[in-house]
Amino acid sequence: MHDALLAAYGPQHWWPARTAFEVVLGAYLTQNTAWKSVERSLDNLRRVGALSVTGIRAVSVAALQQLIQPSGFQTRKAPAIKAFVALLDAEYAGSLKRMAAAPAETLRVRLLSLPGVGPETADAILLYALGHAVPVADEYLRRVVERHELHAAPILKNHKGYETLVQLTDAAFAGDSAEERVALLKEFHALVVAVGKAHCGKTADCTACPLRGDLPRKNRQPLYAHQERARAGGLDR
DNA sequence: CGCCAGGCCGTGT
DNA sequence: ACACGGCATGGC
Repeated sequence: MHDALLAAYGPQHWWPARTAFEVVLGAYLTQNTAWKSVERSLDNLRRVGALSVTGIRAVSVAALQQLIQPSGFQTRKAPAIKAFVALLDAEYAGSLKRMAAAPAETLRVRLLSLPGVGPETADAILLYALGHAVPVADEYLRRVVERHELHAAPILKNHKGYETLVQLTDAAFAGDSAEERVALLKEFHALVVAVGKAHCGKTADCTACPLRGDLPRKNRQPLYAHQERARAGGLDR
């Protein structure tokens, strides 16, 4: 899938940010939010010099809420971003570099303990801001795997389903070196988002999708019940 | 005008 | 465990 998408779309150059901390901010702000709207919030933060750790420290939660309003959920996201900086200060002397030096497993647990940080946000920070070789799963990947019948059981929209997607992705890049895995996992998630936006939204648009008929049949599992029903009824396809 | 976006969280069963 | 609704806003 990575190769087919790379051939179709080319390198995505993710994450679209100038610094590691911008990645962190973007990871929070883009939760269930269009990236276009995130950009407006990031522009606001840049305008007042709050696009950095010291900048976030300097603004009040109330001010932060105003600045990130364009990307929504500000009453939750503003305190959540503050909580991240609090952890950064308390445990890593306010340095993302020092934070990155900790083991990925430790970091993932700590990130998940923060308010407003679930599996995808934690993994996006780990991969794109801290440089750890962890897969990032998302709703687009879930839909691709579901619609292309790449797993033997339904992948639910819960923690278990997320972990399944992570394991599938992890296994797919198992043979590569740690350094290569970081680069490949970064590119893969970016490409999944690209194909997801174009073809695998809530309602599928499979016309001219680069994945159409281009995934290895040998990896496919037998259809399971809910797909059989969908196929028979012409639903959800 | 209605649907949806690069989720997360609390609550009910 | 799993389903489900709320959270806020703006783009298309």
